[in-house]
Formats: sequence, structure tokens, C-alpha cells
Amino acid sequence: MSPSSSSDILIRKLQTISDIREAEIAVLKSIPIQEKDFSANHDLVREGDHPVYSFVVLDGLIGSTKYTSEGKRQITSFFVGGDIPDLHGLHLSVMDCNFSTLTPARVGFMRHDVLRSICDQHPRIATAFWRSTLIDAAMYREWVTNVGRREAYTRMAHILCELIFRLRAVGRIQDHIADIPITQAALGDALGLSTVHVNRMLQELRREGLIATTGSRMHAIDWPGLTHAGDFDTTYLHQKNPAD
Amino acid sequence: MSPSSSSDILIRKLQTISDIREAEIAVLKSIPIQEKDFSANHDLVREGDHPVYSFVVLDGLIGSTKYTSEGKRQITSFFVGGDIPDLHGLHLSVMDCNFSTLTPARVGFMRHDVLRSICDQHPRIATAFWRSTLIDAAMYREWVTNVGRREAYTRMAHILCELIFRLRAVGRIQDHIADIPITQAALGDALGLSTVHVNRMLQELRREGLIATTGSRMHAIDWPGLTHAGDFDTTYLHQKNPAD
DNA sequence: CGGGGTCTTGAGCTCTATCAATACTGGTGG
DNA sequence: CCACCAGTATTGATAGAGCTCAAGACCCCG
Repeated sequence: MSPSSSSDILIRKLQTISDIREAEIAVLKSIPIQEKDFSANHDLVREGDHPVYSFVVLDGLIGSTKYTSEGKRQITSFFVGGDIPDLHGLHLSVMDCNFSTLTPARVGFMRHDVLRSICDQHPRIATAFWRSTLIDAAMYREWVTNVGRREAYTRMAHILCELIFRLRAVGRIQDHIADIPITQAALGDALGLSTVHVNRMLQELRREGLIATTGSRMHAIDWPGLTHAGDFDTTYLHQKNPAD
Repeated sequence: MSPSSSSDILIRKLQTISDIREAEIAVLKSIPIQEKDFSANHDLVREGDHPVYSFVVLDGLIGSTKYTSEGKRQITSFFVGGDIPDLHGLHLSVMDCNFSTLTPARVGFMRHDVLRSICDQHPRIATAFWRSTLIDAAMYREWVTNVGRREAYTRMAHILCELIFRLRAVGRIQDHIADIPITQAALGDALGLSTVHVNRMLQELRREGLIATTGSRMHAIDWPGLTHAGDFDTTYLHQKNPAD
């Protein structure tokens, strides 16, 4: 991998969503980040926790998950490199969801007290962090819509669009080829679908010539076609420079 | 109506979710709030707007809504008295959803520049506002789960629990009787269900002795039973004093 | 060369949507 | 006060999307 430090990953991400100047970059670089590796399907934060750290995703895919009393799992959002999934915990004393690795992942922990004092002293950074959580909220809104009102085929296409677009936005992938070792079961938990039906929808997307998969590599062969099939509009991701 | 001003409604709500002191109350009271009445099904904010105001709900029910390209509507969250639904717009230049009245409603508009300067000068208020948006996000997460992984009957019960609990939390209703003139079609849009099925689920809840309805009045006869049927746990609402 | 996890396939069934008709309800004007 | 009307609620019947169950194929890894 290139010599991008955990700070660089964090800063790069914040720059895609807000205006960060030299002064703030220096401050962000000063945040101590404790890196750690995890295997897939590991709970980093659990419902009911009172965390004193937030973490930035350095590599891999993280999901925020909730369980119904029947034990069914719902993934409510994905988080990719640079994202700070549980930044929400900074001002919510109790966690209302879990954050789990969906693939092997590397994350960097940052102390809440450090983050809070930085927010107090650097309003532009505070705003950037706040904005980051607002974008999370916008994604949740889109997911409610996706799960509530789109049929399985469209829903599947939509989530693939979001994943690929976000990975591109933070420079993790080129073109529209993503290497994401996510299981079809996890996709089902994100879409509110059974594993079997996920499988069939992926087949249909392949049959339509929109995607191709080899192992865990997902290739959006026909990106315009996929975005159309997925009813995908990037507005809700609130990128500063909406390429694509 | 009692002589509670729009400021009082806002302050009362913020006190249910965070610690507000005398000093901040005075500041909040100084915010100019322009009140306005709307009939049901009126768009207060539309997707694509670049709003310069946020509004506080003074009376009635507001929904954040999105439409798929097929024209299907999804309500992604409800907002009751005291809530500031589009506070998210303070740091998101483009709106990614609509905010519409679901019942006749009274709202109070507050200028963004005023809110921003208050946030800059009063970090505790900034935190309270931020926290308010984080709680919105937590509700969105719960809604993803509700729509994605609960079956219609449970889903219906859950949303009724949320509505009633939140109305109680801000002192709009006593006991568990809510007067909400929301249509079954709107409930369907919130739950990702057809109107017909909403109707049948409500009937089943009545048959089970959990609720009773007379006109627009919704009475949770058996609150413990309803929360159980709805798999409802209040954690995600992040009340400071979780009564009930 | 296993073996556990994942993917794929088939068949039957359930939940929920759709369509269509009928009742109700509150508000309106005569 | 009543007749009317639009919107809403209710009901029945049918269709379809997606689930469940179960079995087999595949694939990576030790």
C-alpha cells in the first residue's frame, strides 16, 4: 500500500465533504490514532455501549447493524475508508446500534475527549464532523426509501451504486471495479432480503450486462445502466465535487 | 391554547434531550421565530432546495419524505412539536429530501445565519443542536430496521409506539391517547406498505385489544402489549429521562 | 484431501400488493 | 336541515414478489 497514514485517510475524506484549510489539517494530523486490525464479522461497538472512542475506517467495510427481537439483522449503512461510523457516539451517551466489520478491516481509534476539545477550539473542524454525521443521516434516509419503496432488483442495483460511488469518491478504486469480499448474506441484511433472493437479483444484474463478478471482485460493466437500474442519484451523498 | 410561545416549545424539547442552563435559555429565547400555519400535505422544503431557514414544529405532524423515480413516496421520519426537522440543512447546502405537513401544522422559521452565529458563540447550544440531528439519525436507523426486517403487523405497532411515546415525551398528550389526523395512506408511506394492508394491520391491532380508534383519535389501550407487539425499545430515541 | 462457509438451484408457500367495488365521514352550498 | 361531494376507510378476490426449506455445487484454507 502507499504510505498514506491514518491521518491522511481521515483528512482526505473530510476534504471530499467540506472545506478544510492548512491550519485545520495540522490539527487533524495531531490527533492520536490507535490502529487495529479485525477479521470479518467482528463487533467493534455494541448496542448499549458507552464508548469513549470513535474510530475511522482505514481499510475494509464496516456496517452499522441492528437486531430485531426475532434475531433478524438489519445493516443500516455501510462505511468505507475515511468514514467515522460512530462519530454519533460523541454526543449520544448510549449506542443504539452495533458497528461491525463486514470484511476484514483496519480501523483507527480516537479518544472522545480529544475530539471534543478539538471541536471546542476549531469550529471549522467541528462543523466538518457535524456535517459528516449529517451525511450519514442523509444516507440513512435514502436507505429507508430504498428498503421501503424499491423492489428487490432496483434495491440491489442501488446499493451497489452507492458502494462503488463512495469507494471511488475516496479514491479506493479506479473505474468501476471494486474488490469487496462482502457475502451475499450481508447484502441481504442491508437490503432486507433473503440470501436466496440476493443471489437471484445479482444473477439478473449479470444477465442484463450491468455487472460482472469474479470472486469478490465486483465490476460495474455498464455504470450508466446500473445507476439507471438502481434509481441512483448522488445528491444524498453530499459530495463537495460531485464527479460522475 | 396555553400561552406557550414558540420559544418555549423549542426549549422544552431541547431540555428533553440535553442539559440546557439558564444562560442558554435566554439565548434561545432571543431567536426570532416567524410562525406560519399550513394545511395538510404541504411541502415546506423540497428536494434540491438551498434553504436559508430551518423550522421548529409548533403543532401538527411533519414528515421527511423522498420519492422514487416511479413516484412512490417514502416517509423517512415523523417530526412532532419541538422538533427541528430540517436542522440538517444548516450544514447541508442542498436538501436531499422533502419536509411536508402530514396534518395541518404550525411551524416557526428561524434564519440559518442566526442559528450559525449562536452555535459559534454558545458551544452548549451547538452541541444540543448537533445532538438533535444525531437523534434524528438514530431514528432513521431504527426505521431502516423497522421497514427492512419487521413484518407488517410488528412494523405498524412499532411506529404507533414511537409516535405516542414521542408525543408524550414533549407533553403533547396524556396517558396513551393521541389525536393525530394522519391518513392510513400516509402511514403506508411511512411503513412501506399499501394502504389496504395498513388498514388490515390496524384492524388486527384493534382485534387484539391493543389499540382503539375513534375518528383521528388513537388510543393505546394496552401500552405494554403494544410495545411488545411492536418490538419497541426506547433506547434509540435518546431521551434524557427515559420515563415509561 | 477434507470441511466449513458460501453460492446456486428448485419447489412450494406466505405475505403483501393490486384491483375494484362499497361504505363512511366531514365539510359545502342551497 | 338536507343533499352532495371528495377524500378516506373498508372489504373481497386475485396475483405476484419474495421467503423458506432443502439439496447440491463450489471454493478457499488448513
